[in-house]
Amino acid sequence: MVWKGEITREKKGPVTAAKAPLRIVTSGAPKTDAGGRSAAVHETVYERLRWAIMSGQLEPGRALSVRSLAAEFGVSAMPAREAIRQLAALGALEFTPTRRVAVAQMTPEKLSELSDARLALEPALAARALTALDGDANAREKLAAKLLDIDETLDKSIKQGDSAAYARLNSEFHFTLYEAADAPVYLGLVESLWLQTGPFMRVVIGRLGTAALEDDQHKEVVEALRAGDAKKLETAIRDDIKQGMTNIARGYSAEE
Amino acid sequence: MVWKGEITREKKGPVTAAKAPLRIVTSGAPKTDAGGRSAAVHETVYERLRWAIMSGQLEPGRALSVRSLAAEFGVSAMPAREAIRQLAALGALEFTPTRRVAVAQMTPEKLSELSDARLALEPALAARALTALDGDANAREKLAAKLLDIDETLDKSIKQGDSAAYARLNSEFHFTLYEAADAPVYLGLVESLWLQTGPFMRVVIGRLGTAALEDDQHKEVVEALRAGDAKKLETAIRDDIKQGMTNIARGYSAEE
DNA sequence: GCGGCTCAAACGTGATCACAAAATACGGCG
DNA sequence: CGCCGTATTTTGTGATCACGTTTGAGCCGC
Repeated sequence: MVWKGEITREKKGPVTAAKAPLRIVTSGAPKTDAGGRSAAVHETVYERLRWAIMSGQLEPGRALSVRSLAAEFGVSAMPAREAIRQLAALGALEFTPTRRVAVAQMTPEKLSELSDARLALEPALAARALTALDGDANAREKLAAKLLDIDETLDKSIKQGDSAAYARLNSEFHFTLYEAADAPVYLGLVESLWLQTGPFMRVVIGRLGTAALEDDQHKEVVEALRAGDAKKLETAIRDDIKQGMTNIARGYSAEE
Repeated sequence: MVWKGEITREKKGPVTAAKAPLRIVTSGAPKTDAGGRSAAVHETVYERLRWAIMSGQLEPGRALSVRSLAAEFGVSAMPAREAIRQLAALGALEFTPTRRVAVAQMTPEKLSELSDARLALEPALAARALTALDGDANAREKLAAKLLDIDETLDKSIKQGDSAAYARLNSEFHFTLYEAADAPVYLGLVESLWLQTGPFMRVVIGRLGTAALEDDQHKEVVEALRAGDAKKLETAIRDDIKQGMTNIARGYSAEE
């Protein structure tokens, strides 16, 4: 475990949760700075906060503030504001009626919506990746090897109960595949969905443990990719999503 | 026509377009301020800019700047920055390599993606609206009447060649239906897609005229809603999207 | 007349300040 | 012992400033 026990049930208010010091870890985050240009400060803040949300480091309802976030990252208020606003636009953060900002809450309805939307988009996006790589069996094999590599590390982290590593590798697995589709519009939509499911993940893993996440469909995904079988690939992604979202639903209902 | 001739072909650079004074009209925009709380300045700026983009007032490639937008709306730089950043997060605006911001460009690939994504989400969202209203035939009838009313005004504006009114009413028609679904996640995704197609619309109407937009599927949509026929509703929405996106594609290819 | 260069204007970005509203902590009252 | 009203702190928000970079127009040389 890596959570350092910080997952222990906290008194959860209706909107804003406890007031812990916001400890955000970005060490294990995948590097995203690809441009030759040095990244702007607000971009790194955005990326770090984004990663913290997607990897489930911030539980739903966790209150954020411009100043505390700025202090956490050692920057001024401005970049923190911009990062918060961007993530709010993507649905990862919500505004309370008094304009305060918090990690989006989970509700059964939202869970259902997220699940449906993911099922509507991600299998199609995966199939698009296959199409993009269709002619090039070599590229397909290379991608498959990359995915397999990620999946092996992922399995290891599940066995070790390292939920932080799990969150990182699982998203890395999916987005490595999705990025191959070269479909920025789809990718943006899916990223938004992952940002909204991320905080739920934290709750699930905290309650159910990583053992519940063992039987994903990643092997089938790689197989279908190797075979160039779009139908099978879609099915595998679909099943993987169903599996994951069912786990979240289980973890959620366990809360009540 | 309402465009006051401002649609005349301008020298279109690779990224930033002409440097006209940014005339943004928000008079016809649907009012969105529902909360009892007085709206923050940055929210109204966001809404107005959002509306300008969705209704196609800003052609793709149009350069924006924080200062010019602030001047246009008579506010300071801060609210303009926040609005720009939110819309960039939703894919409506793009950053140039030198961090300058512009209305997103259109490409054939993007058009195809937007079309596919809309087809994947909007029929499902419409069906969800039907489900949400399923038990209440009275509510269905009320919504149908509302939609019919919008559609009538819409037809009128088509005949008058008022493309600004068309853009407003068309989005109003769809989102009135979609909002009935009470599905915020889906709605957010679809809004993002409309924000990305909006600027394309401007080009289309400018080239093809409103006559090309005449045969939409709105009547069929209302019929299906009245009948409570989900399958038919999905088909109608699907056909309407196909129709619209085909028009955009035509308008786009006419540009080359 | 035309291309390249220079320089002033405009821009993005981060920092800081002021103000009103909201949240939290606290102390007194029931 | 619990509740409520007050005072302090924190917060969102908008405005403004400074600095280094980019842009684009004008000018010079060819």
